[in-house]
Amino acid sequence: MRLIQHPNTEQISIADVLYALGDPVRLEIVRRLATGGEQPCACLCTGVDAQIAKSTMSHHFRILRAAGVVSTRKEGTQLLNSLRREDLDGLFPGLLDIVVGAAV
Amino acid sequence: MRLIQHPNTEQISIADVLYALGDPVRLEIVRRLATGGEQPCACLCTGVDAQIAKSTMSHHFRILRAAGVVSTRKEGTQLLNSLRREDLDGLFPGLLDIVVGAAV
DNA sequence: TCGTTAGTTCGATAATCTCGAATAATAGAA
DNA sequence: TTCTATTATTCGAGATTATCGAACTAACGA
Repeated sequence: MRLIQHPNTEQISIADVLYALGDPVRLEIVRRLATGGEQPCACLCTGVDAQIAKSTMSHHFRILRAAGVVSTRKEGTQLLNSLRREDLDGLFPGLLDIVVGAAV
Repeated sequence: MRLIQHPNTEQISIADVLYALGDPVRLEIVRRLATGGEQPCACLCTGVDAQIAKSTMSHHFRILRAAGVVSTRKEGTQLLNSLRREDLDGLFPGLLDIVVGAAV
């Protein structure tokens, strides 16, 4: 299992963030993290959209991490994900609120 | 040449808009329309990113239209594109400002 | 009518997404 | 320790989607 890479704040670009948000599954993940706080991947797999393979979810999380939208830390056998709210609010004030607050 | 289809305001979804914005070429188009106003496709093709085929640009415009981000009207031999700012500002206040204002 | 201009559509190749199976890492029980 | 269960990643293959050049459509003007 490779080390998890997160960009630091100044490496986060609006283009990457928008790309990461531009997928229904990833958008739902972000919404859940925004309202439910830190959660493991498994928890976010269930019921996002019918049924999505674990490997596919892993792919989505990688993109969210690479874009700087989500931060992941290891705890036991699971990875706990959380929104990088401070970073994103600092860089793009209001963006998360719009994305999370809007109707689907 | 098929008729151009635009969704009406209540059909615009945040997911579709984010998907449309989640591409570097389309993001640049939106930025140019935001600052430069109504422009034909040809004008937006030049210098967006090295050199992009007309057919590819046509594809990007179709996605921008379908998402409700861009409105297109015919004038002579060319199509004039403009941002649907009123609709988007009404649905997702602040989103365009963030997207356009942020550093690339 | 003919040629020019502006975009779209079509068909093929390249890149990306999705899935199941196999793998790695950790925790807990035998 | 060793075995088993849990969690998530990586790998390989098939399905989607993006990009390109070429051909086509529509509108304009000589």
